[in-house]
Amino acid sequence: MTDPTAPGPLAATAALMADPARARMLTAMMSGEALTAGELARIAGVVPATASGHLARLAEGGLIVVHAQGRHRYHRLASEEVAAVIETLGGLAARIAPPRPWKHGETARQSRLCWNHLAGRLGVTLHQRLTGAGWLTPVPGGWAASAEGRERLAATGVDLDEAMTAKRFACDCMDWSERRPHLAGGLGREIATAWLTRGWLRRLPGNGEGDVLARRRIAVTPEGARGLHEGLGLDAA
Amino acid sequence: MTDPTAPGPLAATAALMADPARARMLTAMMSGEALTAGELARIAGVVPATASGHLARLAEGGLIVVHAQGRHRYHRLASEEVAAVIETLGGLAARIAPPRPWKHGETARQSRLCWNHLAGRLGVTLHQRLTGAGWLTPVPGGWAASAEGRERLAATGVDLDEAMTAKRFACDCMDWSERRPHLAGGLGREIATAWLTRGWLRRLPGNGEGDVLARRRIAVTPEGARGLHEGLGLDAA
DNA sequence: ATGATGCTTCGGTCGCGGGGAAAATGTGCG
DNA sequence: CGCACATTTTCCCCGCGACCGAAGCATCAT
Repeated sequence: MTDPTAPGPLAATAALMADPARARMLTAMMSGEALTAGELARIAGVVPATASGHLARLAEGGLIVVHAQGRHRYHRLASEEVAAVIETLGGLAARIAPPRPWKHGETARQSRLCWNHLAGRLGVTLHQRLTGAGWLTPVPGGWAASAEGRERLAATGVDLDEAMTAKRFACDCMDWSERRPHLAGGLGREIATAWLTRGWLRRLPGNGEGDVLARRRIAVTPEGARGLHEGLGLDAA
Repeated sequence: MTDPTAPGPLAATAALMADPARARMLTAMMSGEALTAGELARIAGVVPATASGHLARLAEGGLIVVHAQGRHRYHRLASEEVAAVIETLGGLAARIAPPRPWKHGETARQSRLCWNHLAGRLGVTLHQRLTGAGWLTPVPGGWAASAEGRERLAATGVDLDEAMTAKRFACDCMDWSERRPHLAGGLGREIATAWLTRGWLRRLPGNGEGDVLARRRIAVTPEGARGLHEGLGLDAA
């Protein structure tokens, strides 16, 4: 017989996110960056020894993957699904426990990264523009790019071939701050990386420790605003 | 100063799902039913006193709502968001910890309820049919029903006016077993309730305690198969 | 009234797991 | 080779919380 007191997969996975230190580590990794154990220890506010234990459990549980390089060990989220769970859970938590009166407009809805793609105000505006203009057309389970869409996106530096290699070319990811979908999948990833390397977007410093969006904030640079307007007819507010 | 060891909303919410007994209760409530404290105690495998404490914490945390009626207290999930988190988290957990070789085809992908709408094989097939036939057309943030779509759906007994009263008329909800979207929102709710009351669908008994889909399984009745075929051109395998 | 049922509150036990200190391992560098 | 740094491992402490039994309230039945 199976142990009736066994945690069950759902509870076991939830338990991995239920510790404050681990939760801080995971939210930090939502920036898409690969972070070393030492950095994560500081972020989580614990001594390296403690952090090491937490990271071992997260890796054991399959939520993160570790890449050893020299004497550093880089940690990042394991998959799109993990990011989706953290994003959804974070959104629910934020709605349940309004953290300090909540300067909703200026803090949470701000443009941000969701693991490897764009979210927040910019993410949903982009989604709306691409689909509204017919550059992305609905297909079962996601979106495909039209001829003009491919041309427009390629002109902004997006590597569409690379985007094709993902399991999903383009699909929706629910945005909890805007409550509308933004773009995920291979295309979402390539857009974010292309515009970041091109200097159209830049990462913003997180403000303080308990920041829900730590390391995830981004902003549109002046060149980015120009490029988005000219290339996609998109006005980033 | 704020306490640097404070759990943070994400960890606090995750902790509510991290207990085996509470997780069993929440998954049971994913059937959309309102369950009494006693039923939930038996489902969770704990004594009523313990269950009462758990339910108080879940209500306090905003994950469930309680409705007192006579000497019973009915508990159900608080919102669509809560259901989405549990569904997503359950999907991730199932993928991480393949529970017993996993008879994927026959168990998990089976048609089921996702809080108040259809999921699983039937859910995604329906989604595909409604959108593919043009009966639902994409609009920002979800779907709208075309004239023919409204007619077809009304013919199957769906109350479209009632569906309109929801915050969202129709939107996607990621299906973790099929890995494609199924239909949520007011329309998803009305479809499920209409077809259940009409006898096109019926609830199946859950098999055993540790059942991930406890109380969520549904099946298409013979009349349902006929009605879906004639009304929507849908063949429920 | 008396009892039965459903649920909650209280009191107490106990184990799990998060915390840090110190030591061990492993890697790069002069 | 020997030192410095990043990380892990081991060990122990300690508090939170899950659990149950018993008692306390409600509500419904006879």
